[in-house]
Amino acid sequence: MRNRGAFGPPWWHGKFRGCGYRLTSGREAILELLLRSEGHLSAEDIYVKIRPRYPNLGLTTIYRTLDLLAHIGIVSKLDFGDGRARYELAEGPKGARHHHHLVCTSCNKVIDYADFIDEEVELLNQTERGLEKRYNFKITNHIIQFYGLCQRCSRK
Amino acid sequence: MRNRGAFGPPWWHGKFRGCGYRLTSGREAILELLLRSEGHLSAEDIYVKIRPRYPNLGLTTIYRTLDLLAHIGIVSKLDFGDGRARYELAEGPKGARHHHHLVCTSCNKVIDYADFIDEEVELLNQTERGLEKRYNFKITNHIIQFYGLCQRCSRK
DNA sequence: ACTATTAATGGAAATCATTTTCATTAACAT
DNA sequence: ATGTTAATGAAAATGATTTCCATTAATAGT
Repeated sequence: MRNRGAFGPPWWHGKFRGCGYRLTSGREAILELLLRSEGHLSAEDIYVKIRPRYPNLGLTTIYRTLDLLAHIGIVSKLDFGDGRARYELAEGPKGARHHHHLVCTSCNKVIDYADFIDEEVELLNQTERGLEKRYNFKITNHIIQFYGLCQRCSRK
Repeated sequence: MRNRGAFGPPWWHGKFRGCGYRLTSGREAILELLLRSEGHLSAEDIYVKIRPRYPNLGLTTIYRTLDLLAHIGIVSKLDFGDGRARYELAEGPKGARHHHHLVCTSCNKVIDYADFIDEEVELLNQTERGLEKRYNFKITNHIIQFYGLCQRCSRK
């Protein structure tokens, strides 16, 4: 599942090379796992899922790689307030489409939703422009997230 | 600075009693500090600021009290992504007025803004209603936050 | 007020995600 | 093929928060 076109190296090779990073098997393994499994994986999740095939890939490397991938914009680092970071493929050509998150504070289930997104994004952009001007801030990023109880958990 | 009216105990006594919690000097000290200093204090901040007057108030108690205050809705627990929780007085009769946060990812400065709030709140509520219906979620809470570089940090 | 009950406290130790250290390995430019 | 240097991984360190548990103090009942 190397996700390459008919020919040539996978699309991410360029991203790495372009930034002067080396392309290692560990990095490719992590990236492939992220491509294969859509979800919100913690470093540990990745560590466990990858171990069978790459028993020598250490947790440290996973943290470092995720940092790197987040840094070059291939993945997004998420915080659902449960004390561990999660990662998902950033939106983009091969990534998921734009969405936000709805988090159950009881069972930690996370729903990706894309409804309402257009208005949200519109307002967010508008607010960003307003804030940038008003406070001389260079906004790079935002969070919008809803917390509550999922259907199952609210029956208790 | 007990913030009582002309007569009677401070307004928060009822909140405590009503929930069956005891009113201790440590809890009052923390609450008074929060009332006095508007900002976003970490547990450690509070610990340090309170120590001169209450040298025996332990960090553990501060964490527990903040949890409690958050639980009964007197304070809000905030996460600006720097690895430590912050606390501020919740909006309400004696608390701050509704606002959101603009966070500098370089120097960690936080700006409270209330401009644009009305539209934001409007959209948020609307989205909440939509999501609740669509996903059978009972939404209790949301986060909206902007990250970027403050004026000083973006000159670098 | 006095006392019994039981919640609250605080210091030390534990937890747990993430980061650092450092000696070893492996990408890749030449 | 080979040297340079970034990447790796195991172990130790870090740092915020929590847990443990013996002690203290707030409140209810008298």
